[in-house]
Amino acid sequence: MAGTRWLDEREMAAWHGFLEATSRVSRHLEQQLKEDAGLSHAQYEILVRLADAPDGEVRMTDLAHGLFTSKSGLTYQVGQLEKRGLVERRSCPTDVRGVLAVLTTEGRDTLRAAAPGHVAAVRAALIDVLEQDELDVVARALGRVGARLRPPGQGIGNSDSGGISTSSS
Amino acid sequence: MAGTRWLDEREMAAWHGFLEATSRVSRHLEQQLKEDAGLSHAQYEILVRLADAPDGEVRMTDLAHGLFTSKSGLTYQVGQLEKRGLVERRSCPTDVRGVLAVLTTEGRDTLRAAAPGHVAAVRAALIDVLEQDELDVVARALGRVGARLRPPGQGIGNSDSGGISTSSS
DNA sequence: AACAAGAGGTTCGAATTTGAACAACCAGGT
DNA sequence: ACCTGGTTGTTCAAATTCGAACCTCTTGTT
Repeated sequence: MAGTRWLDEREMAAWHGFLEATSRVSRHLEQQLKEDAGLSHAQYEILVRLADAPDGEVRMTDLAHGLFTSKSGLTYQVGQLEKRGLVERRSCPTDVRGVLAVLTTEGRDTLRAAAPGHVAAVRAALIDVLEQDELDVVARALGRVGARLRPPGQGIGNSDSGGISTSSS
Repeated sequence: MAGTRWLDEREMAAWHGFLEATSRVSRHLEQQLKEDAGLSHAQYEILVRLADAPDGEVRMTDLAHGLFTSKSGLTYQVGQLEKRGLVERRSCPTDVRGVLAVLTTEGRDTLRAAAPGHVAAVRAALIDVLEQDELDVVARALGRVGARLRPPGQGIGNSDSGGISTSSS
């Protein structure tokens, strides 16, 4: 396999830009959120999903699907949120194994208090830095990138058959 | 402060796309690299910087600047690389406090072996998923995003005075 | 009804990350 | 020569992450 297609300058710029933006934005938001609201980004995302759901309750598994952590990671974070009284665990009525994460009143208040600052930070770090057309390109292009790496067989169709494989052409 | 500018649908799509792409790509490459070469992404990046430098040696501090980990994180990772014999520590001639990380022959070989697979994975996950124009937009836009969050006073000028601040209003 | 296959969550240990504290050292002015 | 302030790299404890092992329970099949 002599022929590796290395990255040319433009490709390298895109890759490096992606990497740097990724880690800087992530770190920045993590800090902002922890300082202003005492939440990790993961915890904030959990609260958002719960707040968006009817009755503020979501099954653990469903929570894990939209989320970017492993099963055990979710267990841990929900545990932390439970300690602080922002979330309660309740057993699922339709499946004895199931566990529902339920948003408490205090959890909802905490989220309400944290949201404005977080949105402002997201704007300042990413959204408001992009031009209108860049915004759309980023949404479309990165959306495609994320979707292609989505694990198969969950949610609404991947729609893209061209999977990613480690076959060396 | 009643007026929070929430994210509209397009902005939300961009933000979510960015988040998902970020975490999926990161996780995917991490696994690919660990499976194929037994390296973490952080370790791979360290080897790359060393290989690019004259004599394959870089000062710890300089290494940390281009890199996306904390000082202590770097100490740890270089320690791991040293254990495997891919890197050596040498004291800096011009500054007694300083430590040089030096690429060993074995380290260079390991990198050479790992690079093609990694580049292929980067292509498959990101680069080849983007159209030409998308590639350029991503490079320019995300480059700007990353640069704005770059800590001040290192490297070649940020050129952008409009810093990011947590001032309300 | 009994069974195999698998889903749902938690628990465990190992690896990694982070910021703060630390010790040693350079640089500039006095 | 002597402080003062800032740098350099490491060490430390605490928090977090991951995958694998593990039980309990559901589901589809026979």
